[in-house]
Amino acid sequence: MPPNKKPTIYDVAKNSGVSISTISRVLNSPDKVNPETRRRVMSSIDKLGFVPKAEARARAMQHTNRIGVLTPFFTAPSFVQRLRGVAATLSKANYELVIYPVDSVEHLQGYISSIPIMQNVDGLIIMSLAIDDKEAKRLHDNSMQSVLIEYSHTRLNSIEIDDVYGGQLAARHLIEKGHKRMAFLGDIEPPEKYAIHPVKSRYQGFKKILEDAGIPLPKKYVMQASYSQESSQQAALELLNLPQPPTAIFAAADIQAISIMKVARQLKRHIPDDVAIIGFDDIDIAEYMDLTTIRQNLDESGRLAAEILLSHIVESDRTLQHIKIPLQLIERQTT
Amino acid sequence: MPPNKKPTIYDVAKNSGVSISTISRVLNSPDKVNPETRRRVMSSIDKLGFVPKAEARARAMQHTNRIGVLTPFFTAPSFVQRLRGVAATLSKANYELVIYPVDSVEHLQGYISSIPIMQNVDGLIIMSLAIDDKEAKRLHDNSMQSVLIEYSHTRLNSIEIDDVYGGQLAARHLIEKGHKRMAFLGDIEPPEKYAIHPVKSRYQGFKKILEDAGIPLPKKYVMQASYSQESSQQAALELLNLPQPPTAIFAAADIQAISIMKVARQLKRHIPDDVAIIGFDDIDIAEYMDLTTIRQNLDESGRLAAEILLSHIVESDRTLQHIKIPLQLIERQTT
DNA sequence: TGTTAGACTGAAAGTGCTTTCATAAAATCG
DNA sequence: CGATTTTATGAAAGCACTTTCAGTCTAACA
Repeated sequence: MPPNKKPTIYDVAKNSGVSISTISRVLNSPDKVNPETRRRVMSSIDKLGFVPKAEARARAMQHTNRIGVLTPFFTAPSFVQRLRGVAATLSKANYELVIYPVDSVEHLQGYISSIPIMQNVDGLIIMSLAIDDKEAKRLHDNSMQSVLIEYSHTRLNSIEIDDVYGGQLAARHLIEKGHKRMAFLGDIEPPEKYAIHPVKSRYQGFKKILEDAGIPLPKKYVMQASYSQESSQQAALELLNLPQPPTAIFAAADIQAISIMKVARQLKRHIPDDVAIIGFDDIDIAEYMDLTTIRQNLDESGRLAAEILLSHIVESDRTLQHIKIPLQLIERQTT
Repeated sequence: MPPNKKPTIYDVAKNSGVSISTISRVLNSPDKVNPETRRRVMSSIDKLGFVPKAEARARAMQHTNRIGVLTPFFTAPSFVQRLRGVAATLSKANYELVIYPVDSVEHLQGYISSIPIMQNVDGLIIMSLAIDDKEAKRLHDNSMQSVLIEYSHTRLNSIEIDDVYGGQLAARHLIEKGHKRMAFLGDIEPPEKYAIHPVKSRYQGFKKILEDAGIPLPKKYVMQASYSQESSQQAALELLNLPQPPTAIFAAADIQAISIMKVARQLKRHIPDDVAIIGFDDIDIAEYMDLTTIRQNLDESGRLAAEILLSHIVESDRTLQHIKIPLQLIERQTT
C-alpha cells in the first residue's frame, strides 16, 4: 500500500482478495458473510490498520454521548469558569465535551448552520453569543437540543443573569458605605458585534440607583476600557489621577477591577480607604485578591446549563426553560 | 422537494437553475461566480434551508481544516494560556479548533484509538498527557499528524520544557538573594496517572542546586500540596507557622505561589522581606500580582505547537521535531 | 437425479460534495 | 474588427463507503 496514506476499503479488498462490498458487509452485517471470509477480511483489516471512515461517523450520528459548547473568548477567566461547570456535570453524566471556540460571526454561523458538527453532538451549549431567528430555527429544525447562556431566545432554553440588578447591587453597596463620588469602568462599547453586551446593563443599573439617590455620575467618572490589562490600567490611571478622584470604582468585570487594584497600589493609594473597588463576576482570582464583587456564580451557570441540556436530551418534549440565576454581593476587603 | 428530506446541492441546483458545480462554488469561492448568479443561488439556499453536510464535504476534500486538542485540566490557568496560543495561530491560518477535555486514561485511549474523531480533524495537539507506544503507533499508522506538549515520544513531534533547569533557576535566584532557609511547595505526588509530573523535576533541579551550594533542604521544608487553593494554603500555613519558617519559598506553580502570598498577607508577613516567594509558569495573574516566577512562555508553546502541526500537515514528510523551549526567570516584587 | 431455496459474493448504482477540465461568452486589445 | 484574454459555467471524475440486484454455488428436498 502507498506508504503514507490511510488504507481504504479498497486496500483491504485487494489485500484480502474479495470485493469492497464484502468488506463493507463484514463491517456492517458480519453475519451475512461466510465466517472464513470474514476472518480473512478481519485479519487484513488489522494488518492494514484500516478504520472505516464514514461508517464510524454514521454510527456516531445516532447518539454520541457528546455535547458541544460554542463560546467566544474561551480563554477569559469567566468563560473558563463556566466551562468548568459544564465539564463537571457532563463528566459525571458520562458525556464527553467538545469545545468549539467561536471567533467571528461567520464562524458562529458556520458552526450553527453547518449542522455537520452537530451530527457529532447530542446537544449544544451556546455561551454569550447572539442567536438570531434564523439560527434558532435551524437548531430547532434539526432538533438539536440547546441552551443559551447570557442570551435568550423564545425558542431555546436559556440561562441569564440580571445584569441591571447587578449594577444596582453594586451601587447600593457603595452608597451604603457612604461614598459620594463613584466611578464606573467597563467595556460599554460593543467589543465585537457577535457578542453580547451585558456591561451596558450593569452600567445602567448602577447609574439608575445613583440617580435615585441623588448622586451624580459625571461623564469623567465613566470610563470605557476593554478587557485588556493595558486598557483597564490606562483607564484606572486616568481616573485616579483626576484632580478629584472618585472614592469608589465599580468595574464591570473582575479582571478590570484587578487592574485597577494594581494601579492603585502603584499610586500608593490605600484600598479601600482611598479608593474602594468593587468588581463583577467573582472569578477565582477575586477571592485570592480579596476583591468585593457581584457574584454571578459562573460554575453554577455552566452546571445548570449542562443539566438542562441533558434533561432535554433524555426527554425531548420537555418545555423550554428560561432561567435567571440570582446575583449576589460578596463583600471582601476592597470596599 | 420531498417533504421530509434535507435538501442537497442537487436540490439547490435544480431550484436555481444552475449546475451543482456552481452551487459548490458559491459556497467555497463566492468571488468566482457572477454576482447575480450568486444572489440567485443564495436565495435558493435560504429558501430550501440548505446546509452542506460536513461528512460529504470532508470526504471530497480529504481534509477538514480543523485541528483537535486533547488536554486534561483544561480550566487550569496554565492550560488555558497554552490553548490561547494554539487558538491564536490556528485562527490566523484559518483552521478551526476543537478541544477535547480528557479526564481519565480511558478517555484518552478512547479518543486516540477510536479514530472516529480523527476523521474530524487534520491533526492533533496533545497536552500534558502520557502517550505510550501503542497510542503513538496508532497515530502514526493512521498518519495523524500530532504534536505533544510537555511529553515526548520518539515517533511524534514534541515541545517540552526543561523542568529540572527551571528548578535550578529558582534555586540560584534565591541563593543570590542571600537566602539560607528555603522551602519547596508543590504537587510532587502524581495527581493522576495519566498526567505528567513535571513538578518532580522542578523539585529535583531546585534541590540539586541547594545541595551544591551546601544549603540543606530539610524534609519539613518540602511541602506536598495539590493545586487546590485550600491545599496550598494549608501547606503554606504550616510552613509559615514553623518555629523557624523559611525565608523563601519556591512554589512549583504560580497558582500555588499566589495561595502562599495570600496566607502570608493574612499572617502579616511582609513579602519579600519576611518571606520571598517565587513561582513557576508565569501565568497572567502572576504579573497582576507582581510575582517573581520562572516563565515557561505558555502562549508561545501553544503557538509553536500549532505551527509545527500545521507545517507537518502541509508537508507530511517533514522530519520530526523535538523542541525544548527555554525557561526564563522573571524577577518581580516577591523576591 | 433434477429442483430449489438459501447462502455468499461481486458489479454497479447510489451518496453529497469538491475540483479539474473544457467550453462558451464576454471583455480587452492592437 | 479580428485576435486574445478573461470570466462564468457545466460535465464529469473523483472521494470512501453503503446498498441493491443479480448471479453462482451448494446443500437439501421430492
